[in-house]
Amino acid sequence: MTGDRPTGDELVTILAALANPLRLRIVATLAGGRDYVSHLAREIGVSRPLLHMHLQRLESAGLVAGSLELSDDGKAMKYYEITDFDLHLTAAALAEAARTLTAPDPEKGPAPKESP
Amino acid sequence: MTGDRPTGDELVTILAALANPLRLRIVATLAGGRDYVSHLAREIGVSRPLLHMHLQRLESAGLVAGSLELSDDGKAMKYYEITDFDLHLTAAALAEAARTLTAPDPEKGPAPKESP
DNA sequence: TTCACCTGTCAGAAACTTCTTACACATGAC
DNA sequence: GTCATGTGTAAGAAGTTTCTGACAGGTGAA
Repeated sequence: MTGDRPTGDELVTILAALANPLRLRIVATLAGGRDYVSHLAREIGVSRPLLHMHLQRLESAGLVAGSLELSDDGKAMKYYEITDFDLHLTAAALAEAARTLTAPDPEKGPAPKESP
Repeated sequence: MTGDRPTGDELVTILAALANPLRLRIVATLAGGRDYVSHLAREIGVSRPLLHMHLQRLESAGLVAGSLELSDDGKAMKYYEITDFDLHLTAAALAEAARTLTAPDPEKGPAPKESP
C-alpha cells in the first residue's frame, strides 16, 4: 500500500480530496481514531449530510474506509477510519504520474503539429 | 524549502493547485526544464490566457516561479521554472497541518490572521 | 405511541473553477 | 505602415463544488 504509486488520474482525485479545509480536518480527526458519522459530525461541528458528502469524497479517493456495524444496542453505525496512505510529492514524482493522465485533449498521440 | 512544512492553509492551496490534470501536466513539462509562456502553451496545446491563469495558480502556491527576461532580440519573455518542493503526505502529517487551519467554523475558534 | 438515537438521499442556492474570446500593450523585421 | 512575435487582462458562459434544509428509513427504551 505504502509503496505503490497512484496513476495520474487517481492522484488528481486524491489531491482534490485533500484540498479542502474541512476534509483535512476530517482526516485529522480520524487520525486520532475511528469514529461513526453522527458523532464525528458533532465533534467537528458540521451538519451530518455535509459530512456524509465529504466522507464519500475521501472514501472514493481511498483515503478513508467505512464499515457499517451494529452497536451493542442494535443500532446501525457507520464507522470510518483512515487508510494508511503515504504520498511523496516532488516535481519528478508528479511528472511520472502525469504520464498516465487520461484527459489531456480529445485526441492525444504522437504530437500532431499544426497543419494549416 | 525541502524541509519546512507549510501551514494548513498553505497546504490546502498547494494541494488545490496540484489537483488538476492540466496543472499536473504543466508541472511535468516544467520539470523537464524552464520555458516561457507562449512556447509552453504551444507545447501543451492550451490557449495562452488559460495557461496564464494556471501558472498564476501554481505560482501563488509556490510550486513554480516566473521571471520576466529580455531575449536577445529584445522581446519580453516570461520564463517559468519549478521550485523544488518536497511534500510528504501521511495521515499524521495532515493532522499536524490541520492544526494551523484558519477557518474552522464561522462561530467558534480564534482565527489568527496574517499581518496586513 | 413517542422519544432519542442511528442510517441514507434529494433539491436548490451560492460560490468557486475552468475555459473561450476579445481586447490592450510592447518589440524587431519586412 | 504591416506582420509576427512576445506580454497581460477582462467579460461571460458553462460546469463543478460546497452547503442547508427537508425528507425517507431503521433500532431500542420509556
